[in-house]
Amino acid sequence: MARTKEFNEDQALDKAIEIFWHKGYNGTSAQDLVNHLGLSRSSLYDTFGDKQKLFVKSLKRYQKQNLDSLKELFENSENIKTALTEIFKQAVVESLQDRITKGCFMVNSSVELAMHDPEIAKIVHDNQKTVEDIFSQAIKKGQELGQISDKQEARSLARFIFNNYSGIRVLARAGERDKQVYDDILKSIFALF
Amino acid sequence: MARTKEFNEDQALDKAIEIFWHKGYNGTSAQDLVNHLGLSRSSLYDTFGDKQKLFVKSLKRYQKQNLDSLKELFENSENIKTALTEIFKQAVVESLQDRITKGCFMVNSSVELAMHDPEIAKIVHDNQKTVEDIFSQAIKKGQELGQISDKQEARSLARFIFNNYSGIRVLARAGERDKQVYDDILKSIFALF
DNA sequence: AAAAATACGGAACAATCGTTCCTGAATTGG
DNA sequence: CCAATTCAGGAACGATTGTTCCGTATTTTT
Repeated sequence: MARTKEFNEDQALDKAIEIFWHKGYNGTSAQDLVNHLGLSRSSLYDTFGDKQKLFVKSLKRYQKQNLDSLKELFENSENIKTALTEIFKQAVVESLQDRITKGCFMVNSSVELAMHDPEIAKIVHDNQKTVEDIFSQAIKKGQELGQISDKQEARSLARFIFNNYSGIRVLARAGERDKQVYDDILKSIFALF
Repeated sequence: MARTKEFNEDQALDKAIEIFWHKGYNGTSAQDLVNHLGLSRSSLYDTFGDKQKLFVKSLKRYQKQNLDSLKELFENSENIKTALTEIFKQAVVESLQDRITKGCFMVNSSVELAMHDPEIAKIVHDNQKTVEDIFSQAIKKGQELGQISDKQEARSLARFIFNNYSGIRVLARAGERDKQVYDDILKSIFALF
């Protein structure tokens, strides 16, 4: 009947994630998208509707990727405390190694858009809730196994962890490249466990 | 010789802070500025040069205001630990009461612009360093007075505090209105002291 | 081979962007 | 009063914004 799509929609989305992540929503022009996705204007609009829809789709894909890998990490780890430190160490490594530090796409979007776009606000809020749940559940398990101090409630600790993760991603986005700064923060965080 | 300025430049800058804080740099148009500052296009450009210069001037003013009040707070407080909790409680109150939560102008700007505007990057970095110094000095004093545990180095704690402050401001910007979330985070933070 | 669907490049759209300039009125000090 | 300066308002600038549409080539299935 018809010609098949020549480009992979998910691959195009990954490209969109890259540029939106790097430049933000308002900072990314339609021309930027055409250049970076390698699609024609027409294909781009035919496939994704408009810029806002493409952005939402990109952000959702980014979210899914990250939540999946987060869940997987906890499922495959014996020790919860080590898993938590791994997450932060990984964030630090990314922050230091990336030539252009992009921070976290979700954090960036939440700062730039959550106030003005209810659809983005919902995604951000859902994400926060889900991450919180994942952390909370893992910490509770860690406490039962005696790997994590149970002086504090699991949910409280989960929110605390989330907060510091956001902070570190902002630090990275701001261009901090001094490893000692990150290590100092991590030291304090894990003094609590 | 000449007619005197009818508007107060600092008051105009405060207006500029408001709208840039609310809408971000890219989200604020020249027309927005004209409307919100109450100046004509010509006066605006005659006085401040262009949009970027106005933004930089606004951000610097915001920075000075905040650093001044931070220093003042520590100078006028007997107990450092209470002063620190006051800072966070104040941030939470602002986050909850503001009908439109704007987060922190410095954090917002750092996420939106630090990567792409070296001048902003410098301001953000200077600010981070200065806040860190203020915190660090205060904490050291608190440790000497026996008000704060000296299990951790002062600078390390200062960076940790800064990180959580950023995180909370992001949370506010994202629209979080559940007081319990903030309180949980604060509980964990001050379990360290 | 015919028909259907999709790709592409590029022209074109109106709208908005940041910025400049002009005009005329207002206010000041000499 | 005069000269100097600043004000407001708005017209106008070229550039860029996001978006639509057209013509044509390509590929697929019937």
